[in-house]
Amino acid sequence: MRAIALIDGNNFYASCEQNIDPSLLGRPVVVLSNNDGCIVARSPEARALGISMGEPYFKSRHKLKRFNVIVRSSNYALYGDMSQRLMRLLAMHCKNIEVYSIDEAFVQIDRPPDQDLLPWAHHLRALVHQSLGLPISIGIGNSKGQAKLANYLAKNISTCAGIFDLNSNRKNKELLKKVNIEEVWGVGHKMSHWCRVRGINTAQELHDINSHELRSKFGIVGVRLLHELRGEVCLPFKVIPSPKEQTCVSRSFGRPVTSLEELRQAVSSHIVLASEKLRRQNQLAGAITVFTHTSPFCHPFYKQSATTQLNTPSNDTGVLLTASWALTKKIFQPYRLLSKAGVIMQKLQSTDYLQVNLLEKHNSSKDLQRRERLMKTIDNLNKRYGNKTINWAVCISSQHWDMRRKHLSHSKTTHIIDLPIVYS
DNA sequence: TCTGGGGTCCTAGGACCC
DNA sequence: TCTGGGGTCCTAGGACCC
Repeated sequence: MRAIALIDGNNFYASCEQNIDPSLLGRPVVVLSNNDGCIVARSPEARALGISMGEPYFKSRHKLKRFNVIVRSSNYALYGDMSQRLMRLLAMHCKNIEVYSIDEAFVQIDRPPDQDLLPWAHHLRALVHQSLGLPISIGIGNSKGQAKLANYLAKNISTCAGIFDLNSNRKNKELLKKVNIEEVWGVGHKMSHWCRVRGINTAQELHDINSHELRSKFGIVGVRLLHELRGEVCLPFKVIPSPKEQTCVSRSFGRPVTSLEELRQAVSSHIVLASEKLRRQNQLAGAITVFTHTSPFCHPFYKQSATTQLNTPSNDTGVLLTASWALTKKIFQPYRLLSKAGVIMQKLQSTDYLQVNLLEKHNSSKDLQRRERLMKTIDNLNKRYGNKTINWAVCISSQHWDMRRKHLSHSKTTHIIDLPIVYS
């Protein structure tokens, strides 16, 4: 029989930071979100100090200092690279793999004749630790929902060494009675509130609920969740990721933005990144949206967005920059303390097929090909000689609005100048 | 002073068709 | 006084995920 396992890196970002700087091992470490906004990862030592997930940094700064906690800004170049290494290693030891997020993968694995997958799991866990220095947890079940639940148990039962198989455990019912409803995958704020009001407080109580009741309240989503929890596969296993339907680049500003010129620079910088992303994904955008808003924590709140359809779908930075300028003018209002701006590429389609507009006056296909070669050349130069080697004039400025990253670690695994030096 | 970023899926409701 | 039935497609917004 085939089982599904969920494998994830424990406190992934914090573990990556400890990995490139071993002096952090055994010490409390937290990693902040972009713009040094919130705490998004904690080492076990930081967790033990009562530092909670999602806490705004400015609120906990004093506490962190008092406890001598190491603080790091998020370093996605590092985490992305470590993630790739992890996924490659997992793929070598599993039948099929579905990369679910930067630090998680579902894998399919055949059960051996004696049904016991624990030896496989122990071996894999040791191998990852030895090869990458990353601690992982492995949860095994019959469906993704069960694998998620098993992974939670793997992390929270101290005696199981980061591995839990729902199929080889006779005390499941007792254990599931101790799992709070909020911990079940797919149960969010709204559903957990409804459950609590109805006296459904644990994973086991949800497991035993009448499915009609859940269906009438939460529709097909609720029913699927329940069946998955019971081990019936409803969510497909995706070995090949589906192409993206939209791609977004947005950032909070390091300080409020009030001028059209600064908003334009920020939006343009996001367009440049988003266009690069599209080209990496071999996709063209059929429409783009530009948005901005003031801080949701201050009144009055202002938010505005504008969308335009492209006559011919494109991933050409020049074309998208031009389109975004008109939109930026539309959403700008003076005297607003803007806190964030972003762009969303929509109606994405593969570069394999280009549907041109019947009514539009076209560039010749020769022109389009020339632009394509230009974009490719820019991408290659930036890849080879570093980001922004070739930049767009509209993005070049002092960038006072750029995000805060005061505690950034080095890109020791992706930048040649940051490589660690070993003295012998 | 200061509160992240990037997604997917589902549903309801409106516009439109014959 | 009085106006059907059956369908598709699109969009906005909600809920949830990491």
